[in-house]
Amino acid sequence: MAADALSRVFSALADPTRRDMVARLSIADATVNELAEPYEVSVQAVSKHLRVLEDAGLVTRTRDAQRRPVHLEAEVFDLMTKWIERYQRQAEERYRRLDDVLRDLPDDTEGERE
Amino acid sequence: MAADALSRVFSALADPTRRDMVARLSIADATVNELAEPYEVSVQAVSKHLRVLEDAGLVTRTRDAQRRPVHLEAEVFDLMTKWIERYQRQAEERYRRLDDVLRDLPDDTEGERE
DNA sequence: CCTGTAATCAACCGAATGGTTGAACAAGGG
DNA sequence: CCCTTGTTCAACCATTCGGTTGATTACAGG
Repeated sequence: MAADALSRVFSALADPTRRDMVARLSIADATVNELAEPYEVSVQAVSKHLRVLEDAGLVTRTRDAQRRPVHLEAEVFDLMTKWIERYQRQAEERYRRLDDVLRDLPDDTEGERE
Repeated sequence: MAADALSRVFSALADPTRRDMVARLSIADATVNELAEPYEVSVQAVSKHLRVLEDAGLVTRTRDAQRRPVHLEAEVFDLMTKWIERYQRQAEERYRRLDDVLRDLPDDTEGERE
């Protein structure tokens, strides 16, 4: 698990169950048992999922008696959106430039490639 | 690989090599060999990575003689950003509401926990 | 103090992942 | 027509992943 931060976040969200947990945690904090309740898997499995989310920095766990309420840390999303938007923008810009190039092409180069 | 589309995209981008390929493809299309050149892994490994990106809908491959130029399909990013932004927004809003609640609390209920 | 409850740890299992090497296939170019 | 180039397929291997069950730890409360 020595992966970089970005890999950990993407990887953590690559699982539907974990995404669903994130979705629910965006509404309210919850304990492990509360989180586990709707799923068919064991509470241990949910605990493991939470560990993955925690390692990715997406959630934090505090202590309240026996309970360990899980809290969503939404700032980590920024890491992803920054990365995505960068290449999204770059690809769009490139596409725009390609349009310009095609528009400025002399007529005899019709269907050269694609 | 019967995972849902969102899982496939997140999973595909959870690998640093694949993210780097996406980054490079945002500049220009490239062939498999061109893509493989900077990495220490075999060209077969890169081909496998491309398959993952293709299954996620992040790239398409056309044919140009023996070459198979790879092209980035940036629209798929939207799928992710939509998902992220939704819960990012929800978490922020929840945080804002929490602030309101705390501000309006009577003084004697200090650390009750929700 | 002892019991019940919440959660994690530990060991294990099967499937998926990322890598390898070697063979096969596809398409041009001499 | 054959050979070279570009790419993929196939089989294999080690590691990781998501899940299980059973044991263990950490508190709270009667």
